[in-house]
Amino acid sequence: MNEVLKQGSATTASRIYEMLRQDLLDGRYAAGERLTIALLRETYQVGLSPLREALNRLAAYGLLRQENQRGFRVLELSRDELADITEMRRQLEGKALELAVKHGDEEWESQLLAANHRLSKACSHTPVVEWEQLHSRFHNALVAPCGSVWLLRFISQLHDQFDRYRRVAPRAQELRHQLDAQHQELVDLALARNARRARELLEEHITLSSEVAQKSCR
Amino acid sequence: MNEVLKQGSATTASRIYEMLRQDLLDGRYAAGERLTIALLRETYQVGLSPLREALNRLAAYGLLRQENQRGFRVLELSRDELADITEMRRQLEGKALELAVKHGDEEWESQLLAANHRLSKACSHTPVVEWEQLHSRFHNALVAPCGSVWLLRFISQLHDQFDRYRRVAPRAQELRHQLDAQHQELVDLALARNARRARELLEEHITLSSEVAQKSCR
DNA sequence: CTAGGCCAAATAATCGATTTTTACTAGAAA
DNA sequence: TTTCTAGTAAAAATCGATTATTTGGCCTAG
Repeated sequence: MNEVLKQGSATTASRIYEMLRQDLLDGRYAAGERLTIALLRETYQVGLSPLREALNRLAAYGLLRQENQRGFRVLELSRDELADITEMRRQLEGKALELAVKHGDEEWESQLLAANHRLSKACSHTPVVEWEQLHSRFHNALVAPCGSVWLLRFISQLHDQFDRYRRVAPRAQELRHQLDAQHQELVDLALARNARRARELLEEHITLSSEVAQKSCR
Repeated sequence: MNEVLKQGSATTASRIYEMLRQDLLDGRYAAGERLTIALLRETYQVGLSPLREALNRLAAYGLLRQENQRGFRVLELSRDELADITEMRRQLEGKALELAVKHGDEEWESQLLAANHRLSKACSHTPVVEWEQLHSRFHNALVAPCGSVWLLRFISQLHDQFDRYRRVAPRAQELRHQLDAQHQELVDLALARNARRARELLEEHITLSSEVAQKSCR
């Protein structure tokens, strides 16, 4: 959906889409909560049509559930689904990283180093939203040159899903250090073109995140 | 999106969504064509709002491209993308079939036999649209008990994408027999719980379809 | 006292009109 | 002839009002 924003000036519908998406990932709406059109209109100060279009997009994307004649609901969180999302992430991102290590050029190496640098510089007093953005960018940079548009698309989608779970979990300092260390190690393995080990580590990385999230899920 | 139709009476937006989706898969609109709102309104005899909502869903789903302030376009067809979709299908459906063979119960076996029976009974004077539906149902039945909601979701999405390519290709009688034979063999291998061979054959099956489609692509 | 049905309020969905933006064309200047 | 620009037509996006559906409370019948 990012492409839509880049080309051409953003429409109201696109702006609301992005705002709602962010707020959904941030857990600003409770799982299972019903999103009332009238309330959303007030909250975001927008008209009916663009709001409904944004909601329709989000439902098709999988961040909302749409029931005919009954409006829109935030999706529930369940351990089963977290397990599903985690396993899918492991396989798709693992595969993508292998391909990226194979195909990535110097430009990729620089981007990756840059993304990791920015992420690790963000310290504890950086706003959460900003850190999350840097974190997403890093993981995106990691797999970007995998060569498959659809693979990247699915990975982003799963990332958004996963974030809903991750962000309900408490953020322990120690864990963050551990994850940061893994990020660094991932960069090292990627630059060393060690596809096998890089993939293994990424899968561990995902599993670790998932286990933490699972504890505070239901 | 099928769930939406089942629960609750269908809204106009949902009906248009399904109609448009079918027509897009059938290749009723040219690749790259611009879909004018006014024209679509006449064609489907619907109001503006539900139509726009359906278009927004289709764009989020990946069957349309949305450019801000410039409306909606049918996606282009390209060999590169077909290759991408094919490879993704091979991996995801292959994996799903392995899991389905492992987890599928007797109910699955019956469903699979039934789906294959209906498909093979559909002879050359069966309407194309109907055959396509049976074909989709068969492939869906094959992987249904894989245990992963997200895997199934991605597979369906890729299937829709793939169909756009497949349906522009001429339908040779000989090829159809060959594919039908593979369907039968897939059922046999599935019932024999031979996950390895079943997966291999499914991957061949996808590749074969893809090669035919590729010839009539650009 | 409960089950079922009816009515009113709330909410979602749709419509038609209006505003905004883009695409096209013709005419003027280089 | 080409290129730039103004004006116009076409199309997309948005708005406010209207219609249709659901929800929940209340009343009645059993």
